Amino acid sequence: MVLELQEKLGEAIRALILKNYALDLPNVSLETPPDLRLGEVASPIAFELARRLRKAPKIIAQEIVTGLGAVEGFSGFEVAGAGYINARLDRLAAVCTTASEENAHLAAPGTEGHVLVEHTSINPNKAAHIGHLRNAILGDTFVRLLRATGFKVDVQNYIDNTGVQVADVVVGFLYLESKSVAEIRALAADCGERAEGTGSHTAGIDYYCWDLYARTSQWYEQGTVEEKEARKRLRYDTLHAIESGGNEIAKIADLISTAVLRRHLETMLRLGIEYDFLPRESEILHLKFWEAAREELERSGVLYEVTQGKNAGCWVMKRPGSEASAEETDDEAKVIVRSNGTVTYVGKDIAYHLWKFGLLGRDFGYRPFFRYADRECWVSTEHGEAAHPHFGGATAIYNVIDARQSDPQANVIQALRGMGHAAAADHYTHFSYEMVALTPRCAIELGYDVAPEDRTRPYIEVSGRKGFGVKADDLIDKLIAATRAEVDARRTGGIGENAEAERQKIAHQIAIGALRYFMLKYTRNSVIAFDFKDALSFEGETGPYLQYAVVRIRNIYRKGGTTPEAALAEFAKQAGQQVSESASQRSTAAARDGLSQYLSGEENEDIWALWLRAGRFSLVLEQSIAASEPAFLAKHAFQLAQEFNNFYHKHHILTEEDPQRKVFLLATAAVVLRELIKALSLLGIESPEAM
RNA sequence: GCGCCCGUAGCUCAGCUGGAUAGAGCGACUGACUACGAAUCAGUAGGUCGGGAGUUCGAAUCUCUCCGGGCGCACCA
Repeated sequence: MVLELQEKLGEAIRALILKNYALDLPNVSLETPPDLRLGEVASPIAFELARRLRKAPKIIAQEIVTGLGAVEGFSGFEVAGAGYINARLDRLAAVCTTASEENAHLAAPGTEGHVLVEHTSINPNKAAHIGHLRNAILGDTFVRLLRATGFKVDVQNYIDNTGVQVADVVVGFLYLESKSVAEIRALAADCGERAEGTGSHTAGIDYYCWDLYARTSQWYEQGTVEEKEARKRLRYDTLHAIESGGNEIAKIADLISTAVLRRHLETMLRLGIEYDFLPRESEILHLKFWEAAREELERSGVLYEVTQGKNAGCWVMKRPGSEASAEETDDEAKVIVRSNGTVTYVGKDIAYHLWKFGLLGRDFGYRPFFRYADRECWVSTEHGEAAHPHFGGATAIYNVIDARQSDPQANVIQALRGMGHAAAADHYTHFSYEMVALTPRCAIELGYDVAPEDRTRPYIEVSGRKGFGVKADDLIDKLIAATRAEVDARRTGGIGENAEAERQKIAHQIAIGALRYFMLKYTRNSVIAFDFKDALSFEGETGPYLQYAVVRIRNIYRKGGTTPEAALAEFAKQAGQQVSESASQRSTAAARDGLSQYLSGEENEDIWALWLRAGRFSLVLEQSIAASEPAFLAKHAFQLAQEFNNFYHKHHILTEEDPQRKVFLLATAAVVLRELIKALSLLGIESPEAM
């Protein structure tokens, strides 16, 4: 509602400026006044024009206000302050529009293309931790936002199943623990049996590997010089065996990484996060993606051989920004192919991204891997099934990868651009975010040894290699236990036969709501210093606060013996009468009667503010996507809930004596309920029936 | 050394393309449950927006510089 009106006003002002001053402004800046008493939309455009027109802002503003005349949806314009143009909405019309806008979404500008979002991408050699949760929740939420605006989105979770991290765990199993293949197989299989959430989440192979990985990493550092050398050799021999494939070591690695991957998918499913496709590095290697990419890289001159200097014998590419600055020497260039002929990570990534945009000329094989309630998640394979969905060939991609990887990401973009794929490079977004770290207090609480110099730091980086961090399932379990205790204390969900199941379900919904909101309330480039106190809080700006507002509204209708739908229908009937009356008696002061009176006056200002906030949804959604910032929507939902709670205390709906006003108040709550549920579902937060 | 990010109330963070008296939550203190359940609400205290300079009618927001903190800059993935 607000978005459409703003666009309309901007267009009207722009046309007027073109007509009056012969100036064509690309966009007219519009903002929200600090106080509702000043109006709902404001423009400081007169200040911008003052210089070019050599005229006082106030005079320009006055000329614009006079020239604007009537604009549909607005009740008037005025000049305020030193030259602001303040616009007042036609409140009754705005309320009627908002009430009837069941699914007011954006007219999706890019529905013709298809978007690919890559997120989660956890190395399959250990349990997921809180940093991975931030990644997955940000990515999943962004996917929901894109889909809500009409984009076709594929969700990919890239699996690096051939890297050193996997090799390290294999080394751990074989040489540190001397486990047989059968034993490893048994451990992996055990994990599958718990898949339905019946068993503990904390006894799986991912947890086992968490510790093993940390121990193996330590093992490499210990022993005599000769031992260290031997262990290092073991490590790289294992890695090479895994990369080549078709041998016993590679089979073991695949067994482990696949089992851990399943655990990750289960963990993420607890948060309502699903994937469409899991491209794996093993297939990128075996299907020779790199070889295909290399040809084009060489042909376009992006990749070239170095014959002298420290990179002699390597094939390299220029780093981003180097062409603008002074001559970059080959010593500073990015190595893509090592002197021993093997390709680096960035090289494989370039090939993979050519595939993402449909520019590689090769494809994966596909087979189903993980079953969701209503669809299948596919995985890459060398020889796949004949019938499979089509992935890749996207027109725009978003890579949810933490900020530490911005350099390698920039390299890939640089390569795409160098190969002449400008459109692809332009639609390649590194959706970066800062890490989740632990506060020193939290680390000590968890029993880790914290160095004295680290104790005074604001936060400490988590590390899988050191086994230092909070595991995702541990946090989720802790949250569920805390919400369950709260639910039991409040006797939520009744005392009937289904009480137990009901309470467990509600506790789960609240726990996930708390977690997702916690990860989404911070903007992307803010480091989250994790602390259980904050994460386990259910008061103030938290998921449960938002869910509680929803439950409160639902209770109003339950107690009142009606439904939100009925309230809105009743309201529409009244509003319809209002509109037709005022249309037929335009000259009379009909607006003083009926609904309009509930929208004016000091004591009703909060109600109008609530409707206005509810009507801002599409505007916020647009900003949220444009900035790739889910936090904007999270903040919007919180503010809506906060304003509702305020309204709830001030106006008691069910005891309202004026029947027409009661209908209006019920409709107000119904619109807030609709908007809250909508926003929460985009944040991946469920709206419980009771709390 | 080079690059990116951050520095706003005691703590954790918002602040949209520069705009009208700088906002939340937590914590502290005062109050409000026989009305739609208080996982709530109202109120009070608390800020030289890291320092300085510049651009501008106007700067938390843009530029430069300095200070402080974080993260990247491998023939590791």
